[in-house]
Amino acid sequence: MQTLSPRKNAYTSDHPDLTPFFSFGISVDCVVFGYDGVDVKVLVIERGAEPYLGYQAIPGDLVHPQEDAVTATQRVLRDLTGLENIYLEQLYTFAGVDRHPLGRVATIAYFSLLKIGDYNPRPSSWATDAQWMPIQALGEMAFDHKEIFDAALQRLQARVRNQPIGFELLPEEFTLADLQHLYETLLNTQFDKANFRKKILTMDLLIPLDKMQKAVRHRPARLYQFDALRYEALSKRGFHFEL
Amino acid sequence: MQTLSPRKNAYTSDHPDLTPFFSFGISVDCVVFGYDGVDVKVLVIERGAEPYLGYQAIPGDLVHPQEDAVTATQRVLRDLTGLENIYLEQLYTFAGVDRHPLGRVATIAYFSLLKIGDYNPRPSSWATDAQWMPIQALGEMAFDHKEIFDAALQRLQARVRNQPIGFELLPEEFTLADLQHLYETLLNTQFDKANFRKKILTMDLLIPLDKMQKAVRHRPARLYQFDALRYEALSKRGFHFEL
DNA sequence: AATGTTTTAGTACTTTAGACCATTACAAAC
DNA sequence: GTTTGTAATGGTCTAAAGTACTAAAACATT
Repeated sequence: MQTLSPRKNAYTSDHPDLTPFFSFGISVDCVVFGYDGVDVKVLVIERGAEPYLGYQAIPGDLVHPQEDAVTATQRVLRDLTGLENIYLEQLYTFAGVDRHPLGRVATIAYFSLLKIGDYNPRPSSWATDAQWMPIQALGEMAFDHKEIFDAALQRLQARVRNQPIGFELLPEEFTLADLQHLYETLLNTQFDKANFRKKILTMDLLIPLDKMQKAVRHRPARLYQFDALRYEALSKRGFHFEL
Repeated sequence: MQTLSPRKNAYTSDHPDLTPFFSFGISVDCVVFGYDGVDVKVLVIERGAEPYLGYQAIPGDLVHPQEDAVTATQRVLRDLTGLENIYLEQLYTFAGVDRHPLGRVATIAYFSLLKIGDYNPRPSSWATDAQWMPIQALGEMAFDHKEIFDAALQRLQARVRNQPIGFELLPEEFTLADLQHLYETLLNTQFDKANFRKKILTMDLLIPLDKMQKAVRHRPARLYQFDALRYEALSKRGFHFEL
């Protein structure tokens, strides 16, 4: 039964001692997806310290006291890939009690898409550190990172259906077959080639280039480019991307 | 330019002093939606302490050191409404640097739906404290709560289209006209009555009851009930709720 | 018993999605 | 330069879903 006295909590009390409440650590973890033309891959690191020494983990770091969460994630991504301006979306915040042995840590998970060709890992010293793993090949992971990855994949599959973010994973210039194959592997389905083509082109989001595929031993396909500005314009007029 | 030395951060270093990292407060805020048959409403409180004394705010509290984030939110909701088992979904985490004067606070925002009839505020002592506001009537709010509300509303409008959560806002038993009107006000659209009816009924998610609407001066409409179990079953078979 | 309003059933039309076929285009090999 | 293989491209046809509209039935109230 509830009392009728004014409801007080840590937030609204007048003179509370809030010290014990300000004892949390906040980390950001970022699931980075890439696509190499065959497989969808995810960037994992190998942990170099206890706990979970040697386990695969999702890249991340503790957020600094004077740092924004997004800034922290961009810092992690820059340190990892050398890239800026990567597609980034907040995924979910994991705030269970016993997630980390060092203390109470809440993790804000992000997921991120990049053109795998833009990322050039230095083969020598970094090789064992960060690597692209096909998403089916993921094994055990540190902490609750498998759970985070699963959430990220599920979100990606949902997003890719109703927002044109697949292009973040492809090179600037791509063929319709490239695009179709990306969607097929991402969603575990098959599309009819002619219909897929029709559907995409009638959306009018692609700029047909005057360039053709090179170095193939059959008729080369036309190269296209995603028209981000046009998408924004259409979006404001109520256009809704689907499949 | 990046160095080739092993990448270290607070997470992976071997002997760091992590004390300054564990200085965050974490709060949960919960946007509670209701529907009274006419308007979609949101539950707001009036702040009783500085800062933002007297401003409207979204209910919330700091998370206790040994408390789960979801548990904290359920605690806030129970204190506020006396109810348990309310629909709850994590919305977004706001982790900017200068959000709160008391210290660095990251806020995990949730949104929640409840049957407004289940919530019986005690008129005397609580009246000025928590109240249902029509969502159009919201003015200035404390902190960045307006931003949080906007995000919640946008999410609700998206969710309601492709998941059967509208029923969380209606009484157990409702007519198809009730349901239609809810969707219309929620999405700012009009539906054709006959077609709406057809679409909903062919989904086979409603149990027609042997009861009719009472105390109306025209032909009473049949009452229906949402079949949550059936939805789960269909969901697993690949069924996808839409509109 | 008549009235008025709303539920409910049914029909015709339009648009979209899906399956499938035929042709064209081009690189490479001969 | 001709042939060959493969994939791009254009097109048609059919089924299904969405939309607009009409008509009838049901029931509380007067």
